[in-house]
Amino acid sequence: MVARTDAIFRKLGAYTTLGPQEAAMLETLQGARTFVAAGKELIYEGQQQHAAYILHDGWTCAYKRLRDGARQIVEIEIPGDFIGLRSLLLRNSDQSVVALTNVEVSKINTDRLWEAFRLTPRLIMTLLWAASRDEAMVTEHLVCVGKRDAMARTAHFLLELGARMELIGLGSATTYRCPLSQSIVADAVGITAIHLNRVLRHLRESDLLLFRDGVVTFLDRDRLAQLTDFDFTYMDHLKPG
Amino acid sequence: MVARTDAIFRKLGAYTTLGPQEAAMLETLQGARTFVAAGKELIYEGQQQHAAYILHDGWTCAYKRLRDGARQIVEIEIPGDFIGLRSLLLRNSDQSVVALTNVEVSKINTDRLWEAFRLTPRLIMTLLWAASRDEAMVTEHLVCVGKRDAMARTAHFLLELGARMELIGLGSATTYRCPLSQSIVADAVGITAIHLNRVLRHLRESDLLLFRDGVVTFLDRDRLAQLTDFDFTYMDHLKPG
DNA sequence: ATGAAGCACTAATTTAAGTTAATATCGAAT
DNA sequence: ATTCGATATTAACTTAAATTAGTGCTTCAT
Repeated sequence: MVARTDAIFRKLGAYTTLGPQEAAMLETLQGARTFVAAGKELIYEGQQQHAAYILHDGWTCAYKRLRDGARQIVEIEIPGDFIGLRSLLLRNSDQSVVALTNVEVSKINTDRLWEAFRLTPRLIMTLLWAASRDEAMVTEHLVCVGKRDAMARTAHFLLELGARMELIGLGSATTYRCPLSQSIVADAVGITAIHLNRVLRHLRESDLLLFRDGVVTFLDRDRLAQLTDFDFTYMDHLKPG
Repeated sequence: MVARTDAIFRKLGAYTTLGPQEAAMLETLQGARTFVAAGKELIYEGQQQHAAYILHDGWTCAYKRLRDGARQIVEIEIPGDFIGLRSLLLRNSDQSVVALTNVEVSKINTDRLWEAFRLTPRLIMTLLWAASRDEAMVTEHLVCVGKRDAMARTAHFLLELGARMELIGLGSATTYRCPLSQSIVADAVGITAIHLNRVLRHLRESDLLLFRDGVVTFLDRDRLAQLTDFDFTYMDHLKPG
């Protein structure tokens, strides 16, 4: 039995309270916890078998690669997040997932998922809600990349990550540990690593935020939010209906 | 009883065959068909009630607006598509949907949805699959906007729309009717309308495609696909698992 | 200890896209 | 008829970001 302080419970519990039956089902849905080294692929684009995981510790990212080698990072997963939930429904996975740090995951047992569909529909609804919420973040990400300049995108990206880290108890309003390299962040916000570096310098020199030694520190979160149109209640809007 | 040539059946039927029971349930899930005039909002961001529709005729788009008035179009819906399926699960809708032409829609009856959950789980799985497929397109859209230049984005966008139109029997390999204004396309691919106009001219002068008088014509689809990394089998990858 | 590799950082230059400004066309409304 | 608004179009100019070309700093393996 896993403690209810586990990130997945923190994440789901922020919106709905799972009954003991549902919590138990969530446990049985998972295989044994395994460790995966940084750099290893958990899911690759075009993969035939359906694999989905719950991320317990460490960070991963989902990305797509273009023929010319360029890579767009679609989302970053932090503890408590699901990995590859969507690929359960599609024939092939449409994106790759790689471990950005050493991670601890548990595989979702697909067979029992259909059983859960019958026995604990409320749990399934909660999972669907979590998937919807993640998709809403991808949409927000698209808006960012499509309509904001490099600085706003970067700040928005780091603010959102901070809000998510805070939600699972791994960050405060002013700081959180962020193991991403500048080139990962650049591929996520859709600019070059070199330009990201300039942007970070600009943010630093404007006393807005610091990103150094794997730590993000917000110096003026209000001004940042203003600057980037970030809505701190936006996570709340995504509560279950 | 609606003919099986309806776009929604064409869309779902391209991947799975609905049994008579499931088809009947799909019918009862829908309210009466209604007409909505071009320019009317079907769903607005922050809306409290959950509304979802099936689009039978005409085009709509889902978009988000920034404080500065800029608008990012997240996806275009054509006949046979669902509208606002995700907002059924979240407390507030996270995006707006507007009719781009006069449209015909039917509202999805939420109450019966839970009934359908029990009685025709396979239909629900099909709907979830359709939702996943749409989300995969949003992801593809994000990659496009994040990592491709204006010409590749534009061509990719028009190729994808063409493939979707062909799928529901409203287009051929070389041409389809497209009622979008240049400024709508620009907001979708994340460039200014003026720059889109330049890009379209360039595509025209390169004998790649024409977009005139509400009609898109591909002059050299192979070269376009090559140029934009478009994968014609990509829709197939999204079949149900 | 010593390269090699990866990451962070900077400056100079080029290019793609945005901005401003203006004209043309068409249909709808008065 | 003609004024208005939306859409499409083009050119001139500006700006943001990419590209190219480096430097310095760790860490890690030999």
